[in-house]
Amino acid sequence: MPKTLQISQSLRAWMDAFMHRSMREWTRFAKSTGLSMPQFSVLMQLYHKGACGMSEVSERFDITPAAASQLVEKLVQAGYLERAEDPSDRRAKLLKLSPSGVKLMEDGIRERYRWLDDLTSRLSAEEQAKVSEALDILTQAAQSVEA
Amino acid sequence: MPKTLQISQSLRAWMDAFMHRSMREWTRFAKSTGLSMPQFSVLMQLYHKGACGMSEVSERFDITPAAASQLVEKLVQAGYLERAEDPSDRRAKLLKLSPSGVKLMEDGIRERYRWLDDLTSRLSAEEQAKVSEALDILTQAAQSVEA
DNA sequence: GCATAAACTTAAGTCCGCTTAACTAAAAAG
DNA sequence: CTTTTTAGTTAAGCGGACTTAAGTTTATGC
Repeated sequence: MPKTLQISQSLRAWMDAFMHRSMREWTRFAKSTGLSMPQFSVLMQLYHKGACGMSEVSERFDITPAAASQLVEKLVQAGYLERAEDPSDRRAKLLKLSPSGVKLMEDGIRERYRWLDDLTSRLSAEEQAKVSEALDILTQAAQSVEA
Repeated sequence: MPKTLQISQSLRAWMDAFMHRSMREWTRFAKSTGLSMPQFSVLMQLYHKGACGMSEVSERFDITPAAASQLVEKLVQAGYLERAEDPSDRRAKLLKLSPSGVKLMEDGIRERYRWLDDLTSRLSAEEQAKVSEALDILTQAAQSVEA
């Protein structure tokens, strides 16, 4: 089997196993919080990319400003988000996670990572070293693709 | 840095990069088809796990039989699904993808995999071998966790 | 064979996410 | 200073995804 085909298949096999599991966890947790998927995604994004304005939410999720405003409103009501006036531009708002929003995200991430730890615990020290090296190669390649 | 911590971090870094990208592609494609996420998920599941009955859909997605029935109805109307009577139990239905449903899924998968090929093309032959081996280790470990 | 259970459907009603359209307020441009 | 652009909100309305409740048809248990 040629190498480019082999790695392609390895990647796809891993991707299938991994995506399945990961998505299940993700939706399960989102559901358990009582939040909808779009609401959950907004929080997740705020967690990873930090505070931003309303228009950024609208752009990143490809929805109208009106939709973004309504989505955010619900998260503010639920206490997960703080919506403050941007001091440098009084038209704009600054959206950031409230403490309880941060906690929610961290709980979710912890749950999502739990089975990864399960995974690694089944590997020998030698396997762990190999895997770790390989994943770092991949992550770096992914970054260079993105750029 | 201890090894168990190192591999943990490598996994998480890769997972973050990968999930982000993968989810983006996934929702983008689903949107381009005009299907909602739940509709798309049902098709995807039928593609991977093969034909099944209504009750299996209901269980796998954790929705009521009524909801499953309505979801499926729309996909039948759209021509992506065939709903036939189960010969061995005339109460039950057999759900399977239509040819156009299969095509849709395969197009989606092809798009989703395109950037993976981009990724691998940036790796040297040596790196490809390492990565391939590591992913196979991981995939196998994932299967043993699942069992 | 008759009662019960199972597989699915239909109808009514709720909530959510989204859109368009009309609006307010502040900044930028001229 | 006035006009225009930008950021966001509000309201009305649509369609989707659920739910519960009620009904149909077929299989199963006794």
